[in-house]
Amino acid sequence: MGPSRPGSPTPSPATPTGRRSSPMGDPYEIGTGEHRAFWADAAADEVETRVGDPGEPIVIKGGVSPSGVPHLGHFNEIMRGYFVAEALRERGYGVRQVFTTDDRDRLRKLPRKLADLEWNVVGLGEVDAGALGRNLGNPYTDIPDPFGCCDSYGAHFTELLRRSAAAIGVPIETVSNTEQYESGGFDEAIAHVLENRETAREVLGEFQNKVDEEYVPFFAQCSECGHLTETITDVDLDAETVGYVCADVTAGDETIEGCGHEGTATFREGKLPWRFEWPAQWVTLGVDFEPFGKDHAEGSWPSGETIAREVFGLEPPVPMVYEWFTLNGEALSSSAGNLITVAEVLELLEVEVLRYFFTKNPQKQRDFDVGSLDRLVDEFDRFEAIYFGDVEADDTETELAERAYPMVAPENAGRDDRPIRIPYTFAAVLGMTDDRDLRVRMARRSGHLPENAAESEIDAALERVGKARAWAVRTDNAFNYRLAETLPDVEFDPATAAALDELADFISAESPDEGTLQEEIYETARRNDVPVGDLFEAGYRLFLDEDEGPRLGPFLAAMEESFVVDRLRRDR
RNA sequence: GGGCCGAUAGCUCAGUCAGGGAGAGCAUCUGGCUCUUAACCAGACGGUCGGGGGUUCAAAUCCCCCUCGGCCCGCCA
Repeated sequence: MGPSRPGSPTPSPATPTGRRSSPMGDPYEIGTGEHRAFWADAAADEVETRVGDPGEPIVIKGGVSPSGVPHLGHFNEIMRGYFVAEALRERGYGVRQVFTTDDRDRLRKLPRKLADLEWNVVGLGEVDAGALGRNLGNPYTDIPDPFGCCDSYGAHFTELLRRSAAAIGVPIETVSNTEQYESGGFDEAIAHVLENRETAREVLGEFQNKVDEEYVPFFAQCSECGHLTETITDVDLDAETVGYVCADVTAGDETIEGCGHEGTATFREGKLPWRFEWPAQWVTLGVDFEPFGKDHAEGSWPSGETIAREVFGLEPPVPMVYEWFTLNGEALSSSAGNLITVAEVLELLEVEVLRYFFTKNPQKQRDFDVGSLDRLVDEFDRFEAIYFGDVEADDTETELAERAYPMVAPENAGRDDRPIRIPYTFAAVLGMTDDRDLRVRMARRSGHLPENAAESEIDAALERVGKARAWAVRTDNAFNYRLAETLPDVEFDPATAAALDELADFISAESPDEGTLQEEIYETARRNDVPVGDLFEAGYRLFLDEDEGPRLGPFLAAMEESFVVDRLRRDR
């Protein structure tokens, strides 16, 4: 389905198969031809058809404006490209994954939340908001870092992006737009656009009504106030300069006032408008594949690919649209402050689980529901188990696991042994105590740790406990409980008290295994005429100060016997 | 108003590109494990495939219309 553009004279005709043929690249059409279990292979198929010089590496690009705290949504730009890059590398191609930071863009509004380099998220009020406000309209790289640690506002948030890419284990080359402009990397593209500004006007005019005779596709930076102005009065191609007036600029609902200065700027002292800047990046970086969000699918992409062809004479990269994520059902937004950073996510999940999240079909909107993360982790565990052949699955699931797992967890793929995975909710249960030995005993008794597991394997498996515990605390769900270190304030009726004492005596005398102990709880309750449920509840109250908990027999059997006995007797 | 993406079991989703059997996991229920307690095993229940129309011997799948959620069609990016 080719995106039709306003003013397009010929609607795409239907082909006999029902699909429309179109000279335009369809950013929703990821891959044609044979069926692929993994979307990244379908995209890679498409990229392969446009490979030129086999000696040159394939270039896959993503990019964002460093406008605020990088959040989960931004990782589409990295992970979607990453999986396609890996699919191509696996086929023997050299691939560069570059990431452009659009840091010469204007700061248009103040974000509600910022974060320092350690990912501590703070409100706007905790930094010098006034200093930021005075910089509205200026390029991100010209604004002082509100935290004072990086060269600029743009550099600060670019650094956070770089760190989160590293945290998720994806090697990317970041390319700063500002540096590209300053070093002259865009000179040729700018000269080309300005030289052909008649064509540029015509082409952009097909997509945007406001393009008039005066329109010049370049913004100059005012030498007096630093604002980017759109009012270009003169173009000197030989000198590679433009004349400008620093006029008011409308950005969204706000008007950014210009200072009125009239001056001259070089091509390195300004920027291309986005609709031209994007194709200019393709030209200068030789981009072959680029994923982008649905917001670009109907506006930027059709104009971009047309500009690429008709202004730059360039075959645009293979496009791919991804749908947006929501967070707990709400739109993600840096500026509104509804966000979760990768650092936060990685406190709750192993990195391979997060990477797995991105193997799902990019064309479906997905909710990242923190409350249901256990389901995501369970799904990953199954995915992994299918890869290792430990569970049966249908062909589609099996193909996907075989293909994608090595890209999700390359350090585990191909190993004879596989990582031990404690189910996430059970790991949350283990989070009730910080005692490693107790965790190990409980996990063993529940069958989640093989008896012969090596210490290093156990340590690796227990890493999930801290994350699951963080999840239980963050969501304050049913798994958020702790082993009561001291005796909770409790009172029991005489029958229950007697039953608890008997149970203590039994454990002291018999040192029962978990099954025997579980059975004895029932027996003790019946002997003392206490409803079974009441005795269980008394147990949970004593040890967890909760009404419910994990299976009591294995739980008590796993703990140090003298402690259990004393606690049942309400001694400590 | 026009264009685009999505909607499949209670929940999370696969299957749609290539038309033919309504699927998986979880949850629930039942049974089992000397046992109501976040473990484990077995089985069962569960669907107008968002709605309607069309094409076809046959439609979740192709075509048209509609509903709902999201995006784009000003500027900016």
